[in-house]
Amino acid sequence: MEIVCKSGGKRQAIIEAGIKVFSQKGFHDARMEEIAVTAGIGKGTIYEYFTSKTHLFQEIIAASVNTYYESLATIDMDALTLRERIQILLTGHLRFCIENKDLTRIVFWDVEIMDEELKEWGNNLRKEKQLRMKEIIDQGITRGEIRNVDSELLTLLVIGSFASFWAPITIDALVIDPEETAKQITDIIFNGIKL
Amino acid sequence: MEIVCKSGGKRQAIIEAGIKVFSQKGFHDARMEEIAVTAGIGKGTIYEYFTSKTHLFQEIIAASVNTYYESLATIDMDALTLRERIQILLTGHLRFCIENKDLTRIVFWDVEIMDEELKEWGNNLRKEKQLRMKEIIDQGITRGEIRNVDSELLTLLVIGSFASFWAPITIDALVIDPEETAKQITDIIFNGIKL
Amino acid sequence: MEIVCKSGGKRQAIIEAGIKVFSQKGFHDARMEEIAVTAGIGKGTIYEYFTSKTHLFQEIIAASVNTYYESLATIDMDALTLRERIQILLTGHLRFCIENKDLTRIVFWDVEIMDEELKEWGNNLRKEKQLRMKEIIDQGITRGEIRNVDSELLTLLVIGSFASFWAPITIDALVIDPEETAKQITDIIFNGIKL
Amino acid sequence: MEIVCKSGGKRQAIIEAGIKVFSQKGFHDARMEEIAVTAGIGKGTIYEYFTSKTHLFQEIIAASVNTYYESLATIDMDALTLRERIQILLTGHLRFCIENKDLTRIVFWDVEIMDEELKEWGNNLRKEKQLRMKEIIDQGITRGEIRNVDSELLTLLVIGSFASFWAPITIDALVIDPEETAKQITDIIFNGIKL
DNA sequence: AATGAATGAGGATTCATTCAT
DNA sequence: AATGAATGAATCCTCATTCAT
Repeated sequence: MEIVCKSGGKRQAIIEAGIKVFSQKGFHDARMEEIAVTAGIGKGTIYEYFTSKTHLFQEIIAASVNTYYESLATIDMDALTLRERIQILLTGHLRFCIENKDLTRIVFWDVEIMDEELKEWGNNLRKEKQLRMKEIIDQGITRGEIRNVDSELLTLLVIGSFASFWAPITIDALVIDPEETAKQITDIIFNGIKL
Repeated sequence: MEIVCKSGGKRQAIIEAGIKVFSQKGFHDARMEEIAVTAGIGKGTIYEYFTSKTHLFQEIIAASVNTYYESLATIDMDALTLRERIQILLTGHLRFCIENKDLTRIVFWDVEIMDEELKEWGNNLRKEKQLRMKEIIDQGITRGEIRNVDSELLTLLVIGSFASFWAPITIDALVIDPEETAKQITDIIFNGIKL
Repeated sequence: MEIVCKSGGKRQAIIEAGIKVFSQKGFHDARMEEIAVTAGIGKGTIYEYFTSKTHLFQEIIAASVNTYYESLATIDMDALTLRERIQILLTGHLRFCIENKDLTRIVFWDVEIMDEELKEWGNNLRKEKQLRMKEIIDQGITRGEIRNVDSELLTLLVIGSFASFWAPITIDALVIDPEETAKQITDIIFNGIKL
Repeated sequence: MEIVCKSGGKRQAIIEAGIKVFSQKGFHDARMEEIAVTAGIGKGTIYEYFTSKTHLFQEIIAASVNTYYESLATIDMDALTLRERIQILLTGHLRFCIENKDLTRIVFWDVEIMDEELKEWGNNLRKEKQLRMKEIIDQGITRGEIRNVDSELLTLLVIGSFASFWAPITIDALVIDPEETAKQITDIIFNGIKL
């Protein structure tokens, strides 16, 4: 286990330690020392792989976001209806939250606590997420799968529905079945709650 | 205006300066010095009114949350239908976001950046918000106003819908009409988006 | 003695501590902590008066150079012959070395050890000194007080003669009489050493 | 060329790299890493030949001083007059400065930047240089070649004249003819500058 | 012998907080 | 009550040196 790809091994250990510590303490209260100890290495070693605390954090966010998107990109989406897509995306989202509580806390919680320099980068991340969802929704409208609602508002509603789960899951330890929950939320979004 | 109730005047000035600075810089990057300068007072004076930076921040959050709730509590809710209530609450929420961008940023953005000691307090704030909404929804279900959906999930969906607006409004400078937007969102929640 | 001009008092104490420590350890080996202790203040206080170690050092050099020049600028030079001027300047230079050993060590020793950013500033200081001397010498030539030698070379010779005294005086504790020594050196420069 | 006397080849490469880097950055700002890269070897290898950064620096200074003295010791001096000797030494000195700008900068600039432990060693180097010159001058006086001046002062004057050239040559890129310059300086020292 | 990844002691700097005025 | 000069604990980062390979 020590003989794994050398650089990769250490780097990965640091990232994992970073995830753990950043998710517990947040960016500012995380200490490089603690990350090093958690990774089982010396303080200086972190700087062999990352130029600064900020850089380490940015790499972790970027990797987390990638992991998140990859976890959502398992199947070919274009063949599906909007309803199926939303349900699958939500299922994936909930699964990710459940399986990667630390990552989730960082991605959804810490994005904005960054250096001034990272603020814009973090905002762009958010806007991109929004744009992706809007494209999916616009396609559904174009295909005539749903009635003609303001796609911007619907995007925010859907994203908000997704986002509101992370805190109950990672902090309050809410236990849900991702499949079932996604199905119910999607049902509400499509059929509404009126009698 | 400077000669008003002495302690009250200074205290309020500090809180307002804190809102401005905390919302721009976040908790950790906000400097007591800057808050003092913004408030037009000496650095030491802050400590006459607040025991610490953390305390000042907590007071600001608490006050902001109060302001927020008060802005939502203008009319008697019990006489209204759930649909009316959600629409009114959402309208109020959006109005608050638009009119109090600084406060909004603090309440929705900064909650987590707090000291370990404030973490629990902040979480309770969030849970309480969730509980309030759930009670409203449960009442709607009890009254038979909506079909029988999982009220916990619906709560998260509604709260998420509310929350997803703050970033576009305060950061991306999204311009919306609160009334109209609330109406459309409520419409989606009640009627769904299916054809 | 504590009631002297407040800001001036502390600032001056820091400068004097800096002179002592910088002259003993050199720029790089000087520790801000030691300077603070020597000044009888807290570490952080230095930063109330100087933005950085480099800044403190630069201020000390600049002040030292000023002190040096002021010590040389006591009488009206224009009325004197070149010979008198050189003798007087050398006397002053030697007096300064003897009376300000710490300052001397910094000005003549440490000038180049500075940050990359200060390097140019330090070089300009040296060139300026050279220029001042050259002007004096050129004037002497123009007035026909000395024979026609390459003023650039003579400048370097004179400056070198001045400079070569600081180390024996401040490090080897060479004891000399400034008046007498200056007289003898000037005599050599004017009359040469040939039989 | 890489297969020459192993230890000697590497050792020499390190010294040359050291000369380059130390002369550009000074002792403290020089990085062992950069010296290693410049020498085309691994960082750890330096420590096979030198026990520490300080040791490497000391060796370089010592070697530089040797090179300097060797460059001045080409011909038999005893047969010459003091005037010839000073002129020849100065010529050699100026040639050395011109041809070994890096070494010059180290020997004349960096001597003092050393560890506390090297300080004394560095001072002895300087005193030895002074002593050598004084002996030459004393001999000249004994032989009755020059008038009876204080040999200590004359020594400092001559050494100063020598030393004041290195900065203009290596930093300001002053271009001079060593022969001619040495001749003029010697002429001034012997004949003085009076009309 | 040669290497360079790993280390951690060491130091400049920041900033919340105190307290004498 | 109000102040702001003074403080020093706390933290990021550097880089000479080591040592397993």
